[in-house]
Amino acid sequence: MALVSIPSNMDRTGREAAEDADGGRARAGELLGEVVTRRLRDDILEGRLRPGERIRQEAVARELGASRIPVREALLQLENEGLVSLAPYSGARVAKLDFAEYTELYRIREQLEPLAIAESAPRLSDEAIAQLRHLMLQIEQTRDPATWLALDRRFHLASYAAAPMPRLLKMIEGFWNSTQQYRRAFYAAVSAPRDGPLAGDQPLTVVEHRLLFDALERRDPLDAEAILRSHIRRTQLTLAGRQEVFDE
Amino acid sequence: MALVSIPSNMDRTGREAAEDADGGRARAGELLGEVVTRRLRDDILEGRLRPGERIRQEAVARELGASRIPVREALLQLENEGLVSLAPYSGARVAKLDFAEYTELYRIREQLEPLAIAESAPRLSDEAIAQLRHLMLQIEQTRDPATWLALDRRFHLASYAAAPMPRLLKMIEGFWNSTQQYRRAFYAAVSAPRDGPLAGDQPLTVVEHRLLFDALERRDPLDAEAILRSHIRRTQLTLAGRQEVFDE
DNA sequence: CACCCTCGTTTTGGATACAACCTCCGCGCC
DNA sequence: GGCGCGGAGGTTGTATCCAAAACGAGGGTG
Repeated sequence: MALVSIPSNMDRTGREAAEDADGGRARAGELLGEVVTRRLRDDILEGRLRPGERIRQEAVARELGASRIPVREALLQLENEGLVSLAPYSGARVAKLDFAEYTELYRIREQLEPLAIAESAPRLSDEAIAQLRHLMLQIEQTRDPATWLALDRRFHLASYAAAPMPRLLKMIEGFWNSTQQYRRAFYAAVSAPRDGPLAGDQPLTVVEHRLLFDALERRDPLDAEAILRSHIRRTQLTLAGRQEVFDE
Repeated sequence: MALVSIPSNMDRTGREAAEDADGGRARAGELLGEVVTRRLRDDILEGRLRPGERIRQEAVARELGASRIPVREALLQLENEGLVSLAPYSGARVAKLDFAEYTELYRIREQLEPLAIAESAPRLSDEAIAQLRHLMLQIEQTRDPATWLALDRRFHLASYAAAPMPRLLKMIEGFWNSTQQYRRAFYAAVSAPRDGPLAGDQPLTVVEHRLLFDALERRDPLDAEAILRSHIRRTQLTLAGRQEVFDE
């Protein structure tokens, strides 16, 4: 019952830029509720809190040395991000998507992420391209499922980051977070042993990433958009094919 | 400084189904924070609270006979809906979109609402069609800007309602809420006097609604999708053409 | 043996009280 | 006259405390 990870700085799987660096300690002039939010969000995304698991306000508060007020704020925030579901007087649970909700989210992603990449591609700096290339190569050499997951996420989000649409980018990040549990379950189920070959849909993903990167390097919005749309659709179908990921 | 409307049941412009009927009083077993949320949201959407106006927790709490705790809950909720912007220790203000954010939201709507109507069209019940026809006819006969706005909103949201994608529908409603201030300003600026002819883009909108309704009556997803996409795009351009709506 | 009702415990929702921080107005300085 | 600054007042953030509702164990009943 690892409610909130104590220090647990994780392995961090080679994140150099560290977009979301410190998940635990308070930043300067930051509200307590935001600290709690980040902590709980990380715990959910990293799988330390399982879907359906109950989150007790008092326990979280004690563990962080705060009162329940900031915890409630954090839970509200996370509910709006779709990571937690609240029921009045009944408490908070880590959100759990059923198959229909999962499909819905992918349909939405299929509309929004192509838009994001089309707006981003022509605006990518040379540094951003270099960073994307680096991430792509790292992904191809990774065997560990958790690392693969983290890098894949960073690759895609970085490919959208130049789009001048902050609200869209926030929404997309939220979708990645909400569906993370299934990607984790999927890669945990299919991935091969250390030093083995890539498994599951990883070989196909590698090819798609290569194509996507090529389009991005050319700053070609139409091409990138088309490849990405097909990539998202194929990924959705692949996960959906693994029914065991959805029941438990 | 009408912070929160006292009783003010509004004119309600002939809402029979009353989806969001009671904006003020508490429903059975409802959390206080949700009451506050609905109240503030209505105040913002109906224009009683102006964009940029400050919202003081204490004032809202006193006016509703509650403490500040539920008010804070409501403000967080509304921030996530994009209707309020919060700054730590500095307070809450009614959110105000600049032109770039406004454009961004329309780009997103242009992707999501066609998806929603394509999923909804084949699933519309005969009753829903009848309701849509009724709304369409009401819109054509309305001259009052506020009524036009409310009916137009109901018409479009009703046309999506049969889509089995609850999260998508919630998002779309949020976009309508966020951009409401500009639609209001636009129709307030262009609309003709009582008993005059339709003004501004209203004649074109009437034609588009007729085409859209025809496609919906046939339950034709592709046709509805195409018409809606063009309708959204034209609306965005029309509003953007009226620069005076954006500066003040 | 399964189901339902009851009552105590636990947990959440909300109010009050206190501490941290910002806002804003007036003053001094350039 | 405009700009920066500092303190008083006010607003927000958080902790503590009380009320209300859900959860669960235990016993009774069909």
